[in-house]
Amino acid sequence: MDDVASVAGVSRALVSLVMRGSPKVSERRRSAVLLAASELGYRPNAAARALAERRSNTFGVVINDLHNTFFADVADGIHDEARAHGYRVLLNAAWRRDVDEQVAIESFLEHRVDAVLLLGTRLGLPTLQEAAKAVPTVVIGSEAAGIDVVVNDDERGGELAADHLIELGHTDIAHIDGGIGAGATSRRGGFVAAVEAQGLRPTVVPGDFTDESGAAAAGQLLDLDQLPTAVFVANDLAAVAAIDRLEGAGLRVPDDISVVGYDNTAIASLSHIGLTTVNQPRQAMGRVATRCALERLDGGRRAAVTHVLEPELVIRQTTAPPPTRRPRPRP
Amino acid sequence: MDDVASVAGVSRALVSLVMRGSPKVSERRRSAVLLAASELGYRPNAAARALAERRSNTFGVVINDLHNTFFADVADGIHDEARAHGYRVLLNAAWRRDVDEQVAIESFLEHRVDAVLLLGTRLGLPTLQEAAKAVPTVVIGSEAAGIDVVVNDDERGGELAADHLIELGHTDIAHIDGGIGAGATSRRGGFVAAVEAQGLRPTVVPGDFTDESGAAAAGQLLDLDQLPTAVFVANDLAAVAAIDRLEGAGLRVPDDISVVGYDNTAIASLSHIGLTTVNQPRQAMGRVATRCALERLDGGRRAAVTHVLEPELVIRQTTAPPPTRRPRPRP
DNA sequence: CTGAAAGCGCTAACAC
DNA sequence: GTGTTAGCGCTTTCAG
Repeated sequence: MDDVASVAGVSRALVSLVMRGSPKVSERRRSAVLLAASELGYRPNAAARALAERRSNTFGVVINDLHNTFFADVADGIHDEARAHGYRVLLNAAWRRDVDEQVAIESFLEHRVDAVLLLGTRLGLPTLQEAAKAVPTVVIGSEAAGIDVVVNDDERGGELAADHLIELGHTDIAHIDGGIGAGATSRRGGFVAAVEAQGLRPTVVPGDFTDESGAAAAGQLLDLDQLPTAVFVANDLAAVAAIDRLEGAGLRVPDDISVVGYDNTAIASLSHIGLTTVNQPRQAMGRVATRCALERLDGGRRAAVTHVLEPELVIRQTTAPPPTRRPRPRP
Repeated sequence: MDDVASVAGVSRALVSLVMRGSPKVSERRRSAVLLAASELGYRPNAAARALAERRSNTFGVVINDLHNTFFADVADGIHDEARAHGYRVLLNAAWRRDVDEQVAIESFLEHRVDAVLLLGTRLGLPTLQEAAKAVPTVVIGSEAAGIDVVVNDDERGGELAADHLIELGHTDIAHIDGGIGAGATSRRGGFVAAVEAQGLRPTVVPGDFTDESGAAAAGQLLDLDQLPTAVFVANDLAAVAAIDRLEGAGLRVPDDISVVGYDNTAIASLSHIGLTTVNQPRQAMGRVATRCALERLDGGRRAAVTHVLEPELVIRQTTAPPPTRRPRPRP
């Protein structure tokens, strides 16, 4: 920096001003500094700046599963909004493992990011609150008391799925759930309640939002004495894998069995999948979450808020009325 | 840190040693320090440490397109290998835009990451070399003279696709390419050369690796006077979208038209897609790339290396011999 | 606009 | 093992 200053023939302080894009620098000197900087290959040191400024102008985003494109869209929204407000965003993937998620958060806290956004976290409340104590934290897709939260109304989403299947006339309905995955409990809750409200009892098979679990759970369904005529899967990724497994067993979707997913990710809309699913406004969720963080940073909001966005049923081709005669899967 | 030291009743230097996990500290004092730290909610400041150490123990990974799960697997490999060697990894998504990719790299350089890994970059050579001057840089999936590179043998991959289609008896073959996308040129080159070696002339339609472009390009194919009987698409994401578009026009894949993709991502292996494609060893690519960076860091290798991994044809259900009578798409 | 000086939180080198 | 002393590269303040 000293070098740049001397080459440009100005003071160090002036260089600092220019690098930060201050308006109170004459055009002449500004360009002189910029020129000198590029000649010398000078690049401001973010660590030093962060140290001195006591802030990093960076948001840290932890993505639970990089394979789920749902998160890509949310991250997209975060990125847009954050950039518009002068923040850069850094990502950290958790590779689906809770430990990694912990490590990712810890790493961001040590970096002194200005806010942490958690996508699809599976971490427990204590851990989340711990993070929230250190820095504005917003959780996207999961519930978390005392913390800023942006969620889709997952309970309502589950209900939408149930109502749709019930309206089609299904009475033997199953659910492949998302375990401790974000929003899984609410989706299951809303779904089960709506089904039971009809005096029916849904079969619930465990899952965890991954494609592997979707296929495995479908396998369990096939082992049942009586195969359900419809199944609601906790997310698209698992739903598509489940369909895959069902068709592999010789069943036709939706003729033999109807399937509903959740998320309305790109894969669901491919026409030869045409998955009936529940849409979440992904980009909007990212933007809203970012604004949550900004509010804490700028305005100084202290109380936790919860933003609940509306889900929407998207009917495609994987749902139909139940078959008149129940099929037996041929292995 | 001073506070921790005084609470633990030791010196600042000792705290520093403990936080870095030095072995030369008595167990008693170590636990005293750790206790004091957690009581005070102390967390080392990564920026300060990076400043003092002049290194961040961090690898920066730039992912060109977060929606392409191909990169998720590569990143997975990077993550494993980097962590095994004591480095953390930070991700930055480029959201498919070149400017963003530039910004992402620049951001990492300012952060003084110890190495930059570029996944599927579309940036020009000068920009890449610029980065490589500042820090060990390895490019994954693209060619780049004078820079460490890990690629699949894309030319060979294109050839595999061509040979497969030719063996099936196709003579009217098209290619939806990847534009300036990573590896696109080589894939096209290998493919076109192999087709022309048979005295045939392939139709090449532009694309850019996205699903949108795949659908659009398929649309162009449909507008041709004579629809080709087979098409090789530059990556799976676009291939699936292309199939979607073709089937939407009333064509059957592979009965009316065969489709080959590239990458062998999870979506390709779903049975109701069953995309014939060319496999790249994704995780291995990530690991090899990480080792490239580590070599520069540890051993001090100076010369650029290129690792070429072998592609492999994966035959599924989207390819078949050409139809005996040429279909006309019904709009 | 300049120049000087202090400090951000930590590591590192050296005596003790 | 321990305490001390310099910085790391930048921002900030303040008088000029």
